[in-house]
Amino acid sequence: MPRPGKNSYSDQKPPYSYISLTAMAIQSSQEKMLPLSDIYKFIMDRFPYYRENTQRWQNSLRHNLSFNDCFIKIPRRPDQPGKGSFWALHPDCGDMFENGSFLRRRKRFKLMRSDHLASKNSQMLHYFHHQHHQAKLGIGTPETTGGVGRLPQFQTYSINGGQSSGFKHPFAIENIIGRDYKGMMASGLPIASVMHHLGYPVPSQISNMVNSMWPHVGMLDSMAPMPISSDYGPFGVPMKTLCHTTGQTMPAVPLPIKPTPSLGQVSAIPTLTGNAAHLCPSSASSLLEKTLPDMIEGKGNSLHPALMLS
DNA sequence: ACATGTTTAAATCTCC
DNA sequence: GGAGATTTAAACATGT
Repeated sequence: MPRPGKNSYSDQKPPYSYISLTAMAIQSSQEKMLPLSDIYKFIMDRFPYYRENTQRWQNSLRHNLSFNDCFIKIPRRPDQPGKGSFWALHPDCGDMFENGSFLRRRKRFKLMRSDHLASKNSQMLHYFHHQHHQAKLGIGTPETTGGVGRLPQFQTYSINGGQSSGFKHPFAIENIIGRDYKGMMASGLPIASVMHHLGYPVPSQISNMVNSMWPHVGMLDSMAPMPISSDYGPFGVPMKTLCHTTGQTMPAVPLPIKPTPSLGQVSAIPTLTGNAAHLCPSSASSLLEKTLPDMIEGKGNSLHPALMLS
């Protein structure tokens, strides 16, 4: 494990699965769908690690696109010339990363055998026609539809019947960066500053590490192209569409990783409501102090440091 | 030829 | 340790 400040982490493998990376790429696009080449580009632009061995990871990525039901292929319209199809996220896969952890999904999004063809195709066609219809009518502003080209059902995930465990991964981006700190993020404050503001210990080592590691992803203030708001993650990815959320504001407290409550169970921390500013900084600090050093040393959960602060 | 897409298989990783 | 998720490799098909 290279030391912060010594070797750069920028060429380290990001702690995201190909599914996560692909979902990020798709979600970062305005149309919520991208051709393969643009997915490659998104990943290579943001993660230098993937600028090498392209043959290898791109093959893996293509495998993921085909293999996983959470990705749907959308044919190009005649007015959209180019190679290959567009790839989008299946409308019902919204809570794949139900804990907000992009390391590993709790469950694979899998269509029922009988549903497979019908669902995948009908969703694709629905999407296709929805897009086409909106394009023709010139409707579908972000204000009225929740995003240009957003899937019609995208904001009401149904895989749990609309229920969510409410529990979010302790290192979920939303947990770490409280939703109410939208203004702070929008104002261009570095993550470390936000963490500090929240009362978290932000050793200069850590903040330096993040900034030197992946300056292109760690420093939101340098990320011009993408909208920064509480609804967007560090890559300009609308978090709501990647991580199931009930709309309940979850605390930005790094909690010890606990087993995910099974579907239908109540939140693991049901009494914690309100925004992050109401939290006791000391308790948050003690947790963080306990977990950060271990993780930096690579003990316990082998989280990439960038994830902790991103 | 090359990019894209599908499928199979095996290795590896992570969680319980 | 087992189950399931993820990664990797590879073969093959198709389209431009």
